[in-house]
Amino acid sequence: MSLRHALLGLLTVNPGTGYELTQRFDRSLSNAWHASHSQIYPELARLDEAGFAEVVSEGARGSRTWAVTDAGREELRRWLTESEPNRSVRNEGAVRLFLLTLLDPADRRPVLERERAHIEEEHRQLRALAAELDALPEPAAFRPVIDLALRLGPVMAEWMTEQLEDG
Amino acid sequence: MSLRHALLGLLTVNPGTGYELTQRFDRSLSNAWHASHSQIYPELARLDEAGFAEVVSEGARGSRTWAVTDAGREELRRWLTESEPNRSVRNEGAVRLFLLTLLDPADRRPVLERERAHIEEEHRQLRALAAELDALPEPAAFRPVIDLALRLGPVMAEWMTEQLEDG
DNA sequence: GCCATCATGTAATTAGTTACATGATTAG
DNA sequence: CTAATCATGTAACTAATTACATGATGGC
Repeated sequence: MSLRHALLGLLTVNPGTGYELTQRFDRSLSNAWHASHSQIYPELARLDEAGFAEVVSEGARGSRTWAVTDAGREELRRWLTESEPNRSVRNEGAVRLFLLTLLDPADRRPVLERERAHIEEEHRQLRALAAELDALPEPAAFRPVIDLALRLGPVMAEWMTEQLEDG
Repeated sequence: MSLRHALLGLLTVNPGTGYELTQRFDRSLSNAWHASHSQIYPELARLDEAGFAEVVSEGARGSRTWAVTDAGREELRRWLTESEPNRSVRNEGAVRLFLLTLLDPADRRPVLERERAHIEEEHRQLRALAAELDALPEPAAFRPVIDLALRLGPVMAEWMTEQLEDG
C-alpha cells in the first residue's frame, strides 16, 4: 500500500489537515495515485497509532493539523530505499489504447481524437504549473518530475496523431 | 471497472480458458492492469450471466474454453466509444519518483539507478517482443501500442540519467 | 514415483469508492 | 440569509490481494 507513504511524503513537504491533504493529493499526485477523504482520515489515524504522524495543532471548525514524526520520516526513507516497488499498475487509459486495436477504424478514430485532445490539455496544464513553480523564489524540489511528464506528453500525442493519419 | 472489458478484449482476440486468460493478462496487459485467477474466474461467471461470454468447449482436466458473444463484442465497442474513461491511475513507481525528491542525494542515487536499470530491462523485453511480432506472417493488431511503449522508455531512462548526473 | 505445470475454484482480508451525515465559517 | 467552502467522520458496497484447497496430466 503506498497511500500510507504518499501521505507521509505530503506531510514531509508540509504539515496539513486531512482536508488539505485530500486536495494536495489530487494536485500533486493525481497522475500517480488517487485517494478520497474517506480513505485519508482513517489512514491518518493509523499513522498516528503507528507513531509516524501526530496532531500538532487544532484550529477552527474542529480542524486538526497533522505533521510527520521522525519515525515517520525514517519509515518513508526506508520504504523508498529498501523495499521493492510494486510494479503492478492500473491505468484504464492504457487498457483502452490496447483494446482500441480491436475496433473498426471508423469507431477507433473519434476515441483516438478524444484521447489526443485530453493528452494535449493535460500538457497545457502541466506547462502552466511549471511556469508557476519557476516564478516562485525557489522552485519546488519535485520540479524535475514535472519535466519528465512534460517530455512524455508530446511523445504520446505524436503517436496518436500518427495513428489517426495511418488508420 | 475495466477488468470486465479487458477480459472481453482478450476473448475477442482469441477464446481461452480462465487459466490461459490469466497468463495472457500478464503478457499483454501487464503495463496497464493486473488481475489474478481468483479475480478472473468469478468475472467470467459474471460475463456468462450477463450474456457477454459463454463456454464453447470443455477439455481435459475440467478446463472450459470461453468465447465472447455478439453481445459481448457490442458491449466492448460501446464501452470504448461511448463511456468516459476513468482517468484515475495507480502507479506506485510514479509515486516513488515524486517522493524521491524528499530524500538526500546519497539515498536518492541508488534508487534512481535501480529504476533506470528496470526501465532499460523492460525496454529490452519490449524490443524482443516487437521482433517476435514482426517475424509473424501478419503482425498483431496491437503492434503500434508496443511502439508507443518503445518510445516512452528511452525518454524516462534519459531523464533518470540526467537526474543522476545533476544530483 | 515425483515434480512442474495445467486447471479451477473459495475464503479471508485489505483497499478503495460511493453514499450518508453533520456542523462551522465566510463571502456575497 | 444563503450558498460555497472548510472540515471531519462513518457505513455500505465493490474490487483486489493473499491464502487455502483440490485434482489432472505429462515429462523425467
